[in-house]
Amino acid sequence: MQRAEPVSTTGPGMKATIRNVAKLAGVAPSTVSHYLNRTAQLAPETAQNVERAIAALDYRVNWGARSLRLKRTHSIGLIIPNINTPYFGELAGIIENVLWDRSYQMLLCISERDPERELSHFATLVSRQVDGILMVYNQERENRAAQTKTPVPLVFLDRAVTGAPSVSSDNYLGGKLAAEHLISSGHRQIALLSGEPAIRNVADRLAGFNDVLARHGLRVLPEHTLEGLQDLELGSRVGELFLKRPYPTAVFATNDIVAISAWCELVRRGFRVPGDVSLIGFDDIQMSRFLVPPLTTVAQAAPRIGREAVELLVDLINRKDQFVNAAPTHVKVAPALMVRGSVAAPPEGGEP
Amino acid sequence: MQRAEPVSTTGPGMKATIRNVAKLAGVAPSTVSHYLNRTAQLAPETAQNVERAIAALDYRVNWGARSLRLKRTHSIGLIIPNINTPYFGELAGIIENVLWDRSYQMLLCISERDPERELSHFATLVSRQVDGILMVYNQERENRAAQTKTPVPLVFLDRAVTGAPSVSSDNYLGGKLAAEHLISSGHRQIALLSGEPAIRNVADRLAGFNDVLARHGLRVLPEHTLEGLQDLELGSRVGELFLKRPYPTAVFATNDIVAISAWCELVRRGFRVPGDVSLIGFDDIQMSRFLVPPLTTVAQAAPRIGREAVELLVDLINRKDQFVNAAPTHVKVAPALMVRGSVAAPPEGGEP
DNA sequence: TTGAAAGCGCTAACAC
DNA sequence: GTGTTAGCGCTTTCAA
Repeated sequence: MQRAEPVSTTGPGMKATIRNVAKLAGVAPSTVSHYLNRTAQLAPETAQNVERAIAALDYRVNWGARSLRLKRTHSIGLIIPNINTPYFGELAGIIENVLWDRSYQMLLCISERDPERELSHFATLVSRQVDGILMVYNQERENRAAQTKTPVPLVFLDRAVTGAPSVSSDNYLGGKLAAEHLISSGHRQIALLSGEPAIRNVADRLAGFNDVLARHGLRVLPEHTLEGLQDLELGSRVGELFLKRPYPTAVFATNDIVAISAWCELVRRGFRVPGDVSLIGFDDIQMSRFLVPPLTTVAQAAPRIGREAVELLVDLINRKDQFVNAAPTHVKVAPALMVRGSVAAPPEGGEP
Repeated sequence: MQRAEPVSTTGPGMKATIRNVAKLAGVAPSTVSHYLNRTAQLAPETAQNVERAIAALDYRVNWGARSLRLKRTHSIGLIIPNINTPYFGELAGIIENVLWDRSYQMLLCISERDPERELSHFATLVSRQVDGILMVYNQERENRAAQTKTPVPLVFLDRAVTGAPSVSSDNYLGGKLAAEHLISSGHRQIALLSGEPAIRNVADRLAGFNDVLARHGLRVLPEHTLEGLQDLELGSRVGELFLKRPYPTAVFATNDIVAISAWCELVRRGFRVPGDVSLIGFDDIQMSRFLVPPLTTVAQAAPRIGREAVELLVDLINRKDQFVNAAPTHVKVAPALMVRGSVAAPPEGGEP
């Protein structure tokens, strides 16, 4: 039992609940509810009274209570590895915008690539009754993906996951675009700054890249390949590609961050880009446009990915029949080559 | 009245509510609640039964319902102008992390610098019963700040706002640091890439900067001043500072984004940084470290700002006495000069 | 140690 | 058009 609150039950000190608004307006709570939700037409005078009461109490609906009743919170959860990786940050921004248009609220969760944390966030979101979840899945090897029971509509972002709907770039195509551009620019000795090939996205980019090379009778030499986490550190190891001749004349980095840090390191070592070495990245993060010259890269269409993902999720949410039964949709968004300044013909008289 | 759901009332198909868990375990709902919240010690056997029932139904508490009872959602709202401005993105990431430690959930709202949208987000957050709000206030002239009634604990971030608690950088000090560094490096002809002076943060940085200059008998010439929105476009206008001699030998940009875009433009025009022109920024965004040479800048301690803000907010939330009465706390975090590669002595024999 | 019951603020039958 | 009422899923007195 609740103890009685020592609050005046009729003054402006009364709590702003629908019940009190009703009392103050001299109507029933349901009438107020109807007014708020435009679910019935009130007599003008009644409406007036309700309006006044609402204003007097500075009343706002309690979304928590409404959600409990309606079983819809009109909120969705977004789980991403982190927010400072520009690509994810941009994605998050876009998604917030699309959700705003549809008047959904976004719970942002950052996993820091920690599977435990990711799982915990997921559970919390479910517990909070979000209407759906958007998620950049962290598990490199997908083991867990299949097991994921989804008590809530779920769309995977950025990486395709078997058995669940997803929206991602066509990474294979992206890899092809990079290779074609390098080859048509005249490069034959091409090096690779690769992420971990166990990661599906990386693998796809590599596959597309290598397939095109192979078709031209080319391949990347083992000593021209560096693998690692796709971060700044990997790029800064670019020097290892230039230990012995023949030097590569172009480098494909599987993301822009790596490309940019490689670029810095190359400049530090006296190489000019693209004069001595050409460089092509992947993602098209904002920063890429501000290098001098700007970075040639394969653009993932973040805006389209974000928008499609939200739309897919909202469809799932509104679907009357159980989403569980539907065959999962996989949306693949085509990336685009952004020809800018970091790729040129290989140097004339051999290498620097 | 609810219509009866055609769901078995006892099989594993029953809905995962505390009531059903109780039924399945042969106990009362309150007992399950006690078990969940460790608010009473259950007999071992009872506990077993409850556990089993929970597992059988895959039960998870409904946070919405709990919040309604408890009148605390354990969630907070963060409103920022956008997420792609690196400084705000970093702040958001830090805040999410601190909130994670305290097991709060974060609703992220982006205002896109639109006051209407900001207000709307604010109202929604209140309606959703967040326990508190963290907000980078958008109004340049603070008019609205005083009016803001806060039905919920509120801490302003990044910009101080009179009459409400806030956490921000000591921008005046930051301006001083920049000026001192430039002067001690030998510069006398200094130019300014200024944000709009109506913005308090900008004004403070400028004040600190100009005060130090004045103390040294220096000032920034009108033709060496460019004002505008603090974005890429402003930086790209840097050429306008070099229309007639004497050229400035150093440029202070009131944020890093502007500094970096100015840098690009300078390089494009054949100036070397810092050989011909020195450049100093403000913020210390991630990208600054990856230029060649890296950008000298005044670092805002984003991690400290984020952490302090969350702590202040949580204190406010937990305060038993009404937060409204407390004199608002203003936390000022001291920025730090990051001496890196973009400031050098002015060129010897005059200007380029 | 456990249970009965009230009620958080809201919506939606249904009756008038 | 408007009111009555039950109930969303949970916690919490209070009594047993």
